[in-house]
Amino acid sequence: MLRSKSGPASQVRKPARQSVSLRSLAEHLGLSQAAVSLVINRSPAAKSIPQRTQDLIRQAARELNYRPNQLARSLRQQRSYTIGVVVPEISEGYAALVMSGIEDHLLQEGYFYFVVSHRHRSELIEEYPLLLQQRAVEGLIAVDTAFTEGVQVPLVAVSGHRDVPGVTNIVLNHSQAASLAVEHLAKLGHRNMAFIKGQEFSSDTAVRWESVRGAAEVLGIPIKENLVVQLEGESSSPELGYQVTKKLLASDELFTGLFAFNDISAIGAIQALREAGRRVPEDVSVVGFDDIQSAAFQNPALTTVRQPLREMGVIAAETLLQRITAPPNAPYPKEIIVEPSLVVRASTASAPGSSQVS
Amino acid sequence: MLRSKSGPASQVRKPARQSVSLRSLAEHLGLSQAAVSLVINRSPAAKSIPQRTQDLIRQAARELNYRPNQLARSLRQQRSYTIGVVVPEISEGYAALVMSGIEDHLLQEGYFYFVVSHRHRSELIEEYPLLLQQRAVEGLIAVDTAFTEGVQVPLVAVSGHRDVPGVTNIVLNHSQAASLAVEHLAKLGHRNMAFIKGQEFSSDTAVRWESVRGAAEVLGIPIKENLVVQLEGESSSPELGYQVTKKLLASDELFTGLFAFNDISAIGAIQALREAGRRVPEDVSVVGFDDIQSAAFQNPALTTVRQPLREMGVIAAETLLQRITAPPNAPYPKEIIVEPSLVVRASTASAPGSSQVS
DNA sequence: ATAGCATACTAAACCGATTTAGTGCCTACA
DNA sequence: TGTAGGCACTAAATCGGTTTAGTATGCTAT
Repeated sequence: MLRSKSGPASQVRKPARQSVSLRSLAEHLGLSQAAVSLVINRSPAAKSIPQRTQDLIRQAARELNYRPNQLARSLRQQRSYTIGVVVPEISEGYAALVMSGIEDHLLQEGYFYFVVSHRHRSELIEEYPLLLQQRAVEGLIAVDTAFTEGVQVPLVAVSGHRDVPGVTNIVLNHSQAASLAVEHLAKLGHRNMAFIKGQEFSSDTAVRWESVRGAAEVLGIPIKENLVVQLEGESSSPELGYQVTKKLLASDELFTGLFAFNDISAIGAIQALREAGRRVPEDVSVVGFDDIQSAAFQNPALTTVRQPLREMGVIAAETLLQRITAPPNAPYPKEIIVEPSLVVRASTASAPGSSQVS
Repeated sequence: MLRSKSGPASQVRKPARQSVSLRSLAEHLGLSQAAVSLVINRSPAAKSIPQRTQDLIRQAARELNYRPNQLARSLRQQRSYTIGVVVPEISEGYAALVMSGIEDHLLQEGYFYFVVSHRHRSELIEEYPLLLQQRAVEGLIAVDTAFTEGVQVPLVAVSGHRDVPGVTNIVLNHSQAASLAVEHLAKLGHRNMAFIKGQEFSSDTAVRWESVRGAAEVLGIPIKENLVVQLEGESSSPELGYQVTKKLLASDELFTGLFAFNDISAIGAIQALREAGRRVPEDVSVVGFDDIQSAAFQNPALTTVRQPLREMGVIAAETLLQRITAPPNAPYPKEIIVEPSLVVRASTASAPGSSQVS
């Protein structure tokens, strides 16, 4: 029984797996696939093909709406023009802003990217780089995530890694960041400062805390043991900051300034302070960190140390693409430092009873 | 001049394009690629291969750390296990939450996804679906984005499309949403309500406004022309809501309740009200829409109509995968309706001078 | 007359898998 | 003794492109 290859139009049943392939286009033109491919890709090898033929080919491609299959192309060329981005959680302001920067640059350069979020589950942190590499990504960007091994492609880390060979770290100038905040509070006359440290698992926690101690020492600000608390738990809600601030308030130690690990916890802290009858900024000044979108929308608007997150994303993407296109053994930057800035809004003011201005 | 293919180990220069391929693994085992492939994929055709050989194959695969190249696999199988997600802007709370839901389900099912954001630029809205299909995505999810044509794969739209054949719409029950808000305000004794409509380009604007009118009519609440304003501009900052609320305040018409198009504009509105000396919620009650993360972090915490964004993402992903695996001509849902809920927080209270309680 | 060269292409290998159709060999049964 | 069937595999086609090495033709220069 013969099945006609092209039945009556009314019964066509082929699933049109690929509308137009190079093969069908070449057949349509009565040329070889090679010729068509060379012309379409404007390969230098096409120089011997006369303009007239080239025009014909390009016109046919346009008319039939030919679009080369990237899978096939990637396989042959060993270039996927794809990278992988690993974040702790997409719906968090921090990662979202970095990703926005990454995307900007990547798509502009013709790359696409896969995103995966691990939510701090270590088996996923292990597995994802491998899965991404199976999908032939040409490089990885890790946001606030430390890989231990198994990465064979260029890797750029946005605040997360330290000293792993093969990794380019995009890091904030932490000591500058700490100075900005502590100095700002000090200049406003605050001498009794409380601090909220980050969670143990956060890669920024240790460095930042060291920087804060350093900055405080330089300015002659004492750090009192019972005015230092640490966030706990993996969620990213203000609740965490709220809890630890309650602890701060429970201690008898007085404070008029508070430097939080991030904006989210600062928001929770303000809530706790207010509930305890302490006004912000009249009684207590609060400084956040990151400058996420909603920092500006708070009431009072949050004074915070701004990380240029979007820009960090752009830099990460740029650096990664450079490393991808560079020869395999070319040197690469181990660290790129970006500068924080202080965004003064309404959550900080002169210390009570202080005559300091500025 | 001969270039030796495998020089001295100290000078090996091959870029190790693929650590272990099926070919090298098969050679190592002294078997054919076919045999190895069948065993590794647990294909039913491998039933005639004795257990001993299978064990050998699997062990070698593990030892050599063999991981099949997905590009090659996808090409052959015509299944990429990849989908495309198109959003207006990644760093926005709305899209980020939907994506978080999408990701949850997709990765669990072994799919990866590409994200692209178009920022309302129409040439990108046209181009991205095509580029994604070139990359062999098996389906698309459009968040708050309407495609006109050129989509040949299953498409699920999260709040954005209407009545396009081939599209499954995930939509909010808008009339219920409007009722929840208007009824809440009415029960608190508000009769003079102001409204902020969405931007012209937002796909939800028209339906929602119709629903609001309907709800108001049912409750006998008059809608006054000069208490209705419309957001303008493409940014997604509270500034937009701030501006139009200024306009509202400039009119002489009195109002004690305000229903904003989304949380972001509600936040801006509160700012404007406060600057004009109107307290929230004592003088004016404000209801937002969406329940983005920072809605709860506001001061006062925002009363809002919650869209189950994360869940909508999950449903979108589920529906899309079902459509992908269903036979080509199978029926599919044209619309899936999700229910909003009212989240009462601190930005709404009884109308001034009203004895109503709730 | 013929080598040399440019022109206009094409054949075929290749990327790294999957998958179908066989191919020998051995055993069991008629 | 012939053959049917099971076992243990393999050869080769295929997915849809890219790319290298050729080939056939015509023209020019010697």
